[in-house]
Amino acid sequence: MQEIAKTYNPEEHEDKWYAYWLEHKAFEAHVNPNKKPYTIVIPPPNVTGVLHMGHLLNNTIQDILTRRARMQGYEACWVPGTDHASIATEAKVVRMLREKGIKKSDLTREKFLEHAWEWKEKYGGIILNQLQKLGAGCDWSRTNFTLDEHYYKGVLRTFVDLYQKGYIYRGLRMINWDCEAQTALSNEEVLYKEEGEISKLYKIQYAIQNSDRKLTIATTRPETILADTAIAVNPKDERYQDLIGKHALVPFLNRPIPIIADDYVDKDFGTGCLKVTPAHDPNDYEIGQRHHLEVIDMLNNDGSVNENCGIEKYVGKDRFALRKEIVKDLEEEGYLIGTEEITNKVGRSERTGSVVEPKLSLQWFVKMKEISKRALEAVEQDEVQLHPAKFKNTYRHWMENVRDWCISRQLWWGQRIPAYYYSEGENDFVVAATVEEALEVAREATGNANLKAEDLRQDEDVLDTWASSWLWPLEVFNGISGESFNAESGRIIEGKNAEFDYFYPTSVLVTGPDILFFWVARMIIAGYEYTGKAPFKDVYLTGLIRDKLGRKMSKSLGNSPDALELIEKYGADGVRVGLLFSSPAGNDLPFDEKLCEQGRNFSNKIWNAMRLIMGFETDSSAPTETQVLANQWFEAKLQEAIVLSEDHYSKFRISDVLLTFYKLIWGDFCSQYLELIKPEYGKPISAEAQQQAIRFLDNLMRLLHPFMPFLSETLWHTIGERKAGEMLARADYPNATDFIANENLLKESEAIFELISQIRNTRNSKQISPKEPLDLHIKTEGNRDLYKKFMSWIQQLGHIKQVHFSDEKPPQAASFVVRSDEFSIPMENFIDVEAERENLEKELKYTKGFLQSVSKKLSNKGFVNNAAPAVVEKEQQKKADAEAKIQALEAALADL
RNA sequence: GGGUUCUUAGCUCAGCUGGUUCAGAGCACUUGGUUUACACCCAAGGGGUCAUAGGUUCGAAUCCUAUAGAGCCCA
Repeated sequence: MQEIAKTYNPEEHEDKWYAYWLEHKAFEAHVNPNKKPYTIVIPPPNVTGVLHMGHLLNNTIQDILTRRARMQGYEACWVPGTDHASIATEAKVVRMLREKGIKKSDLTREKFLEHAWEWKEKYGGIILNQLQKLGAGCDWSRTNFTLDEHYYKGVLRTFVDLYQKGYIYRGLRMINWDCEAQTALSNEEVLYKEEGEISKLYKIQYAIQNSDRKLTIATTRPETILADTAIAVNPKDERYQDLIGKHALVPFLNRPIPIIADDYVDKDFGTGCLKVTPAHDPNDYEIGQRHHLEVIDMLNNDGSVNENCGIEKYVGKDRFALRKEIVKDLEEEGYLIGTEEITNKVGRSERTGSVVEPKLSLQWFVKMKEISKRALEAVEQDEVQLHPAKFKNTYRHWMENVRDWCISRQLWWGQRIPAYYYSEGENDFVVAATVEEALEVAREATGNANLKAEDLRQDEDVLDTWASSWLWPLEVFNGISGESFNAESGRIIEGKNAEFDYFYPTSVLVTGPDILFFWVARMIIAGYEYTGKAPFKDVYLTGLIRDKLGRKMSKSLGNSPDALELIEKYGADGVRVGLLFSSPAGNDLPFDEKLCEQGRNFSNKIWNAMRLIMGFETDSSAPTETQVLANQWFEAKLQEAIVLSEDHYSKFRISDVLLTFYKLIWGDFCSQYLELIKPEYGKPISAEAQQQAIRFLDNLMRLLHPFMPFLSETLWHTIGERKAGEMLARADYPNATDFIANENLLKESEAIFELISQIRNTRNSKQISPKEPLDLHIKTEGNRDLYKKFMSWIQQLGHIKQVHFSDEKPPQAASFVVRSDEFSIPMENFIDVEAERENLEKELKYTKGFLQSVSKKLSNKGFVNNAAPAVVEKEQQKKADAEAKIQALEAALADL
């Protein structure tokens, strides 16, 4: 037997086994009619991303589920990949180019995309390599990228399809504009700080045309007064009745704007007078629509001011610079009559953080109401189950109030919208997957058979990234781009794509609740639209990882530990275990490195159990009685734990599964079983007993493999001879039925372990060394056989020299009661009779109180009549136990 | 402002269909322990009026209502 290291060193094993798994294709999945599929598609991380804590948790859970399914005999397929993340990636590439002195505006679209792809090829795979460090068992041969050629094709197909079905339209709407990235955003991409932001509310006085009166409006955006086209008051506001219908004069410009009445205005906010700027506020836009107001758009796409503002010196200035300047000017001219600080919610771009500008713009939208009906129903009726179920409410709320989805982005990195303009008119376009097809349709539309490809101009915009990733479970198997897509019905049909037919629908989706709407809901919509089926049956929503102070982990706070450093420090298995220790499904998880430390300690504990077992000297003797009984006992424990863990798994209570095995291994296997079978120091163990221990350890490693793949694989190869290419990652998962249950034995052993604890406690409280052998006297009526059966356990674990059965209590002995029996341990010079009495009396008092409450319950007719018979029986048993214990305690007191 | 979830030991959380061997786990803490697999360890121990106030029930941490506080989603 070669020397085995005293502590487990993850770095010695992890890379080695990962390479082994890859070499022997542990994770590759193929269409296999003999097996049931089990599919998970990874939530594709942003291609610019690096591994963070959220990924660790999320992917650990996916790995656990697929590894277990694989061992259980499913054809387990975990599809990895990345998302092209249009805004984030484009911003990153623009920044990189700027550092090189290249301006995006100096590049053609093609040239820019060349740079972008170059960047992607170089850095885009980082996060996938990092996942391997974590142990993620993805089928890497299936790696997808949302801008892959087939994927691109699939996305365009759905665009054309949805356009033809009438779900996609182009229109002028108030959208969210990111001035920094210079693109439209969907509502979901606009974030508001929880606590709001502090803004200044400016009070500005307007003159009234043909009148000496003045009125005061309040605004947080004074620069937009130049684009005002009305002042609105509440029709019920008595203060302003006489002004309705008159005109106010815009400061500096003296442009007359109507004073109108509209219910939207809140009488109590500010002064009750609302300036209306239809071009720059969604609510104002609606008011403008109602009152047919003029729309003055005074902002350029980059957030600077254009000549529509009407004042030469302001043109070209940034909106925030102008705010400062105009406030000064308003003050000087006497228009500004006061300011106050208020807290309001300011929308910011999810990607760039810049203040989002409401802007009227011609964009592409998906009509959501109709297309999402089936997806709402699916979750309502649990065809798709959300875990934890509380998210059902959130989902319903969003779906019932769903708004049209703005899918166009003014960027280059992404799928370019397949709309082709043949003339200058707003509606002079056709939609088709290719230029050729577009030309055909355009000729028909215009009646001009001479139209050429050069006459067509493709839309400049690309699609929102989510408008590609919502097809993820479909397109990773080429469901849309391949043969299986039927353009006429706009459906994926069966029988054309074996892979798709086999792996879709997927089994589980594991992701964070923050993208429930961005992604999950939309995938369900697309799934039903294209297959009539949900893309997955279960959605496991993990909690958000927070720091110890409960704050979200974020780059700007710098409170997120480096994921790879953690793995280096505690081992991948340690980190996986640490993360799962405190992450019940859907609950936020306050992360503490201590948890990883605990995970690492667990690795080491198991490692040392293995060292002990493998280090035994053996002989050919038969197992001892202790060992035989210990084997039966642990066999039953194992069976019990598997049953429990299966129940937890079925409810996605993954951290409870882990805890079940943690206790089984550390508590039952190491602290009890191994201590029982351990031979006396320096003596050999029966080879048969060692084999049994190895068999148990083997099964424990199988159970643990999904959680701790590296450690378990390492151990599994250490404890047995394996064939070339054989691996735990593809070994069978244990069934509860593989082991003999023995409830009675478990019950008996509980009493024995309780007794052993009491013996140790007595020793401890009397300051007797654990090495000092003691005698034990037992006074029992009906349990003599029980104690005889477990005699060797009691002697070994309690370090008892001799056990005597007698009704006489020896003099000078400490005594205690376990259940209904009295135990005494003679110990000269150690006995403080008063302390003994006090202890026994305390317990007697408690037990009597307990008996009283049970008796009271049993004498209550309401209880006896109403409660289930089993419950009543249980209470009666409790009563009998308590009575027996009281008797024993009283006897012990009398003996003092 | 609307919706929704939560409040259990010093900390982080379990407690699934109401039934005192369910008030529990891990960490932290206290005491004792290293020639004997592991100090990344072993043994033992202390610690909670289950947010508050009502109600339903024979019985409530668990169900209902209100109050206070926190989180999340959406405006």
